[in-house]
Amino acid sequence: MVTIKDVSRLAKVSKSTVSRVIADNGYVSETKRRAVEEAIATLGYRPNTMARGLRSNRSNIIGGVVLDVTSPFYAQMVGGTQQACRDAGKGLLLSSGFGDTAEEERAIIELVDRSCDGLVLNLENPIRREVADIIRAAGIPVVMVGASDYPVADGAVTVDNAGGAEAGMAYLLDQGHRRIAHLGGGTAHRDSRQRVRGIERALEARGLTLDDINVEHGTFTEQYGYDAIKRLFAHKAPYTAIFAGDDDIAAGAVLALKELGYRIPEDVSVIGFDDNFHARHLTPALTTVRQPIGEVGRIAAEMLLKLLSGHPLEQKSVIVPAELIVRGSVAAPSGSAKS
Amino acid sequence: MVTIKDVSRLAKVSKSTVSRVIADNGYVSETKRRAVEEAIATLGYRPNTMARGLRSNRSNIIGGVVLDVTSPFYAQMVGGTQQACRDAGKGLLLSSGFGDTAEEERAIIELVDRSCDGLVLNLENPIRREVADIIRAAGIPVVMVGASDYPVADGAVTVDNAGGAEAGMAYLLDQGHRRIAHLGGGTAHRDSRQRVRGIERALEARGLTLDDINVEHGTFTEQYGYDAIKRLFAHKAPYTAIFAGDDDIAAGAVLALKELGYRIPEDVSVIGFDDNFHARHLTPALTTVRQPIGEVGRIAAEMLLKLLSGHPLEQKSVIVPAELIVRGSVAAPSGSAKS
DNA sequence: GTGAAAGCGCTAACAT
DNA sequence: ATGTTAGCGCTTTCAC
Repeated sequence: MVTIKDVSRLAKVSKSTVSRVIADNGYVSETKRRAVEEAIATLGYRPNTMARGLRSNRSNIIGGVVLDVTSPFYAQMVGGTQQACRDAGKGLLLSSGFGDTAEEERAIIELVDRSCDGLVLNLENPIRREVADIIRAAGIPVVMVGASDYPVADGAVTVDNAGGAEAGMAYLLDQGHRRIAHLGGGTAHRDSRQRVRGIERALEARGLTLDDINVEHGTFTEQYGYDAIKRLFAHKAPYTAIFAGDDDIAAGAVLALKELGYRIPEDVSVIGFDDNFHARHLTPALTTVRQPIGEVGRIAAEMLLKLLSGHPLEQKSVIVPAELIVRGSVAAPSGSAKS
Repeated sequence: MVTIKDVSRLAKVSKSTVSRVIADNGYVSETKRRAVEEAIATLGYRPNTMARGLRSNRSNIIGGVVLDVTSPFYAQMVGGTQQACRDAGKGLLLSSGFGDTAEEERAIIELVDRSCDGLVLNLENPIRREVADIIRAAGIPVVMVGASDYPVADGAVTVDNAGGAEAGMAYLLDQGHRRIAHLGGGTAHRDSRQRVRGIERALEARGLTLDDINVEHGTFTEQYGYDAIKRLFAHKAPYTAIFAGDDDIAAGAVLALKELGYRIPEDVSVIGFDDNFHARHLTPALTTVRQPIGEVGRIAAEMLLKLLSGHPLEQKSVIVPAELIVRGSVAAPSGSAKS
């Protein structure tokens, strides 16, 4: 291994001088700088990150915890985070929390222990005191993704779930739908609750209330969407439109609806949430509310990077809008839906 | 920060002893061990990875380069790798190569510089000498994914593309199809070439040759599948079955076929490759050849981990079988396909 | 502007 | 079985 010492010897300068040209700080004469640079090049010297980190207490590595890398949706987020890190010359150390408290804590602690400079956290569960203390003790900044009420967060980025859901619901309502069911992902998720709130807002803007539609909750899974439709539409078609809590639920709903012999969107309209990878590939292509999750990942990383560079955040909390993506799964109710 | 010194002081032992109980090597009396453990607990001591790494030249971090984290397919692979790393108590430092030589090299060098203990590489381009030398100089093991002919590789895991394609083609042939087009992803990809070889084998097993079908190449994109079908099926239906080079091409083909008024699988059968995330969601659900890519990522990491623990690999190269997944997009040719 | 020197927290060889 | 000691490669005062 070629060290700073070898370089200094070859360049006939002291280690300090070499260090100065590497870090590009302090005064170095043009002559010596050139000599050092030359020595570095001929020796193929590359600084040892460990030694550097030990000394400077900086690893140039960002730690990221995500719900599950394996899911296309979160992969998108990781992609955004990774890009921002790469652009800033930082590495991204990745861990999955799998929506499980113990796993999430394990992941966080692992990242802290590997001396990450900061954390981007996409968690499902609240952080327990002890873990928060560990993060705090490490003195590293944390940016939360998707939830802002954590004690250790220095920044947060969330998607405007309510606004997106409101837009989706408004679209349904404006197409003339009144018999609508919302198949939510479960009230345990703040996202779910916010979406319901958005739905409520759209309703209220038209003089209606949540009681005028059917809101039920299951899980964010295709299976739930499928089962719910089979149950709801068993004997008749009580609804002209389904607002699914996410695209997975929508996919299940679409499948069940088709099996039951309903045409989409002629008989029943379906709208999803997320604009997940498969939304475009459903038949008909799914009208849905897009969560710009890659953006979210990128923004979170950029906030962290900013914090890391010593600048305070102008906005501690940024909310990214969710956009309605109109494709082919929604139409005006026929008025002659099967019943 | 609480260091090993604080622990040693509290436990009234030397630093070495503390180090020994942490690493769990060397002889430590039960009494002192207990004292040390207690001190560690009360102090909330956690070893500094940097210092440890500097000294031991081990970071306990695996570096991974993948084509693109953002893609659901590779996300799956990352998931497998991550899981294996987690189970072994290693971190996973991730970078994307985007199929670009410069990016791939940047990624590799970054990982080497961050003193990863080993590398799992899923590359699109050959490694240049200089980069290979950097890896070699670092003296860390490398496991390749998807290609085995790299100079630095200590292990490789690949999918049996030929076998999978052979199974897919055999299935088509056995259903009675003879007018078949293969829409490949481009001969620049070894995977593509291997798949064509598998197709050839299936053909030959039935007394046919590649000349008896139409093999053409584009890119692994939905657009290519779409365009190819629009071109091929413009005036008549020259084929009863399409073997797409991957599921993206298949998705495009399905879309174009539908637009042209062909029913799938009644008029035209379509088979894909990968079993990507959207395959199940197409209508009809896509019959395809599954690449167990999560498995591949896991196996690659396990090979690396084994190497890292000092054990030689029993098999330097492992080939993972690809399995035909029969869903709804293939049927026997009607004999009355539109023409 | 440059160099000498101290030390980051830890491990491992050596001595006891 | 335990402690002492010498660094790992780097950054950063502090002199000059």
